[in-house]
Amino acid sequence: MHNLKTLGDHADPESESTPVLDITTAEAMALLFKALSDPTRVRIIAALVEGERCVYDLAATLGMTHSAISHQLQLLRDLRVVRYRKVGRHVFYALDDAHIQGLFLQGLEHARHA
Amino acid sequence: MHNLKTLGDHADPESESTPVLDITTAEAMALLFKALSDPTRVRIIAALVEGERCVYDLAATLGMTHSAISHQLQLLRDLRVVRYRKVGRHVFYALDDAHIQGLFLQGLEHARHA
DNA sequence: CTAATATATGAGTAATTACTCATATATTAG
DNA sequence: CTAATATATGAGTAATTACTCATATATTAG
Repeated sequence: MHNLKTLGDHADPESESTPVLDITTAEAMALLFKALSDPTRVRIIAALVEGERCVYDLAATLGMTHSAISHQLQLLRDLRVVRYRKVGRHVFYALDDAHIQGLFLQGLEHARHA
Repeated sequence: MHNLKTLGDHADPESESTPVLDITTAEAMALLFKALSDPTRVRIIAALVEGERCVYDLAATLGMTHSAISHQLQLLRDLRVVRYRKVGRHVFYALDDAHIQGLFLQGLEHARHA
């Protein structure tokens, strides 16, 4: 199904010099998964899967302070997992792409029966 | 495609008492993603996607100490992401289920063009 | 038996993290 | 204008983490 050859060329299995996955890509992947590695962020993303939410609503829904939510949103923003849109004094956040939702749903499915 | 209603019942949108995703499930998901939220663990999993590996080979491939790899493998074992099998004085690790590989590949695809 | 090898693990530590608290900024209401 | 509201953000902190180093255990070689 998937062509794993793209993970790294193992033409010479004796050579230790060919890493399985280059470190830069591994770091990028780790950052992506870090977005989903905290319960608060998972819950924020769960809320955003249903649609745009402002900070106020997210804080109310999760029962957390606006500050805590805002800090986590900054992190998610830095990781390019969410985008935002200002409307008056509200800032509406949304998932940045379908990949995130796909990972979220796949993780949810795993967690449901594990 | 996906029925998002299963994320939580929003029959009464006014009620803040219905969380989007229950905290226990969010925590389970966060733990799963935590397995992939560190570059070393991503690289270990990348190696295991290609097949069983013993600690010695993983350490050599990643260019890290056996101790560091062993500690990370213990964490991955606790998270039920890998299983192991003893053969003589070697311990061979492998991915525990296809879900992990699916998440890994999806994350890789995201990282490749982001 | 002893020596070498592969792995596991506890203690220690520097770096990271997920908050709280205080304060700043921007928008709207009056 | 002032007051209220929504959000952002820096500093501080307790908890977590990803290692290193030392040591323990188990297996194989001789």
